[in-house]
Amino acid sequence: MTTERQPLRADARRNREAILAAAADLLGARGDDAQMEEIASHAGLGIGTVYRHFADKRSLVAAIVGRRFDAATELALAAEQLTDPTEAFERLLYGYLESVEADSAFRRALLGPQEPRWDAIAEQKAALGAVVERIVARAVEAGVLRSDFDADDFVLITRGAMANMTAEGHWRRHVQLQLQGVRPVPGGSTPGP
Amino acid sequence: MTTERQPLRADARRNREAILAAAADLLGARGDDAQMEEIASHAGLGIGTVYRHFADKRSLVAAIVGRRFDAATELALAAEQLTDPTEAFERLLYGYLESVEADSAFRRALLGPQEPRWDAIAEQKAALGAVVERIVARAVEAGVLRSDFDADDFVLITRGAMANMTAEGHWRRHVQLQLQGVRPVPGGSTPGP
DNA sequence: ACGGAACCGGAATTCCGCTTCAGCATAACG
DNA sequence: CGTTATGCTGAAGCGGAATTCCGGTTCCGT
Repeated sequence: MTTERQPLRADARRNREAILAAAADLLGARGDDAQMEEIASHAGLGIGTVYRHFADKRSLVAAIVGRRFDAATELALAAEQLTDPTEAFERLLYGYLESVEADSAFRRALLGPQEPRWDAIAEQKAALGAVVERIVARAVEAGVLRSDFDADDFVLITRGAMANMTAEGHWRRHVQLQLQGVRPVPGGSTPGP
Repeated sequence: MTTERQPLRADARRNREAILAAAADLLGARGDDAQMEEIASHAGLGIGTVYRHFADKRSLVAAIVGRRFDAATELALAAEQLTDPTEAFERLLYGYLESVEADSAFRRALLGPQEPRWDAIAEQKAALGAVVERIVARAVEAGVLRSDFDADDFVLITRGAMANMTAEGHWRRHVQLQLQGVRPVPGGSTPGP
């Protein structure tokens, strides 16, 4: 029940896109300080139109997050096609983080003070989660990730990286270090406590 | 120029403490949603009194951050006394993160949307930075941290951990993985690109 | 136990951003 | 073209939180 269904009028669809773009832009740059009216005019529309498409500000933010999730899912699906499990995993990890780096509205929404309206984008989130799980599992089985690594760890790494997206490419260092700790332990199968 | 100087009246000092405590409490629990009036009454005082002590909300938040920096500096200084460089580093890292875990107002301020009023607490920050640098340097020299590790990496790790302070002790996993990647490379001195 | 400087209280003021809604415009379809 | 369901507008309404202000109160030194 993600709403929609029943084709929007052509102009309406176009406007919806414009709003999303403007919102991602402004919310990304100034966070919640960006106000609805600004977003509207930045999209060349009236406030009323924004509210015709999104019930309130939070829903607008949720839509942006959903967007990125969809894109990420597509990326993940593509990565899954790669034959080498290591490449699949790294393509997913870096591809995701690179796209996230360019979308500060998304980052703000995830790291920010108030949680997004998860209920509005539960599906998208779940879809992404499923693919990530598969890719991670394959990498573990192939022995390129320590045996106790799971999808939650993927989230752990990406959240950490997102928190370190301050200066240009700062996060890569973070991920590098993290990946080191994620390799299978040379000795046996059960890593230390 | 951190202001103050010239002893406050006994009751004023007491009230200042109460405000800080209440603020750390409420801002930690509900973030910026906590309002000044709430903080005041939670401290058993009037709003006017809060404003007598802190110019505005941001200054109040800055004071809380400064607090934690001071405490961390003290902790770091104590850790520095340890003879074993490894122990010193780990005491600092875990001690800091544990205290931060208990202070969500601090976390929110650092990770949150709007930067704190750094100018108001530049000194405290610098003081902490200096000690951290020394401890890190000693650990590197002792060969327990990879040669290119520096204080910025310490920040990298702690930021990442803070971003992962969602469920109880979640962050420990993050730090564990991170520490793995921070060990000196077995082979030589210059880690890969 | 007095005087006044330092403090405190909290209603009133101000400011500001989200949201609504009645009236006008336009795409879609015959 | 005419009709009509869809969309669009933006000024006005609201609510709510930060900050101000000043009469009343409390410490402290003498």
